[in-house]
Amino acid sequence: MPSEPLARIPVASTPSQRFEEYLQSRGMRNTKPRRILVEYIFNSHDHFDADELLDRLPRKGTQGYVSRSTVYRLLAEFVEAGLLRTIELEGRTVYELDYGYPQHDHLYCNSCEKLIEFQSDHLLELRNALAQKANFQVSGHQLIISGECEDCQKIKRKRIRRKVDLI
Amino acid sequence: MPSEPLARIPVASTPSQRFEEYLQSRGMRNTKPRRILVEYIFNSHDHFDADELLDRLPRKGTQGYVSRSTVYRLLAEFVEAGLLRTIELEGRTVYELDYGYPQHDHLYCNSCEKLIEFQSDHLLELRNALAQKANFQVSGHQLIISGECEDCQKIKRKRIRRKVDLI
DNA sequence: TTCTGTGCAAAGGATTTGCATAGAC
DNA sequence: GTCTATGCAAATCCTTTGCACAGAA
Repeated sequence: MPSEPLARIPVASTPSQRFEEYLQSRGMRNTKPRRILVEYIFNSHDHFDADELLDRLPRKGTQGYVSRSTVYRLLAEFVEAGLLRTIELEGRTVYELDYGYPQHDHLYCNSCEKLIEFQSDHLLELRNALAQKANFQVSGHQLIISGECEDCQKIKRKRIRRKVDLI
Repeated sequence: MPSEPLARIPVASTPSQRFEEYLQSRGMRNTKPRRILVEYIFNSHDHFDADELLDRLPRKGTQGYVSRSTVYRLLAEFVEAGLLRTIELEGRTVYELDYGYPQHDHLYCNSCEKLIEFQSDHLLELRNALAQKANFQVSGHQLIISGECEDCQKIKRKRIRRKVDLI
């Protein structure tokens, strides 16, 4: 006997839709600022802080403006919700996509302040082994390797070469 | 022919003495606040921030008082000098001994906010290998593994046991 | 005596909060 | 209509700075 076709269960596919469901399930309201920020965040996979975000969003008086305090409030909310994760970097808080984005760590260039992502299973294994030794129950970790990126090294070498040329 | 006994070259043995030499070599002055902070720092191998330090130091009006701005200035100076290193932790800057103290990383307990040190050569090797892959020139790194320390896990388990007893 | 280092008060930058109102449900 | 979320302004937290004076060298 042929089975019935499966009922068409609506599946949230876009981040916005998933977020909408998240809000509903918690009795939170689907407001304009929330839509604007979710939209922004999922369309730019970069690292950013509250100030950069405000800079790129519409200005006060313009359509789509979100106030500074709301930006802070929503960023914290998104972190809580698991949409974003934070990186503490020299005093400022930098945000990056978390939801549906693989766990990773960063190389931080002291010259150009660029963050470069990398992923390492070895690191995870080592982390877990290290924690195990101290009977520590891991919930997460953050590794930032700092130094100088390839590009900045090249630029520096070029400068040195020029200096030599002048002699 | 027996050699002459080696000339008695004075060797700075205590951190304070070494620091005094450091100051001299740079034409910096050996002031009371500097002595007080060096003394404090090398006698307590903990992690601390500017505020905690101020809390533990003599109060205004008392002998040995160091002003808030001087504390900040000297902490930055010590980091520059390689006596201390910093850890960025949830907004605040935490300091710890660096000079003559082996490189290490931290487990951070989210419950009691304790920092637990550990050292891993494997981690250093892995770090260097990872950076190498991206042609990144490493100058340092910071790894914080967060979660729950052994003590806090025990306390929690105890609480749960108590709850069960009540049923 | 000279010039660095300090204390004080004030400024700064990032983030948070109290409150009245707008707006989602 | 009800009650959460927002915008605004003010507050707060941590840190830095300008300046006059103290005190090392």
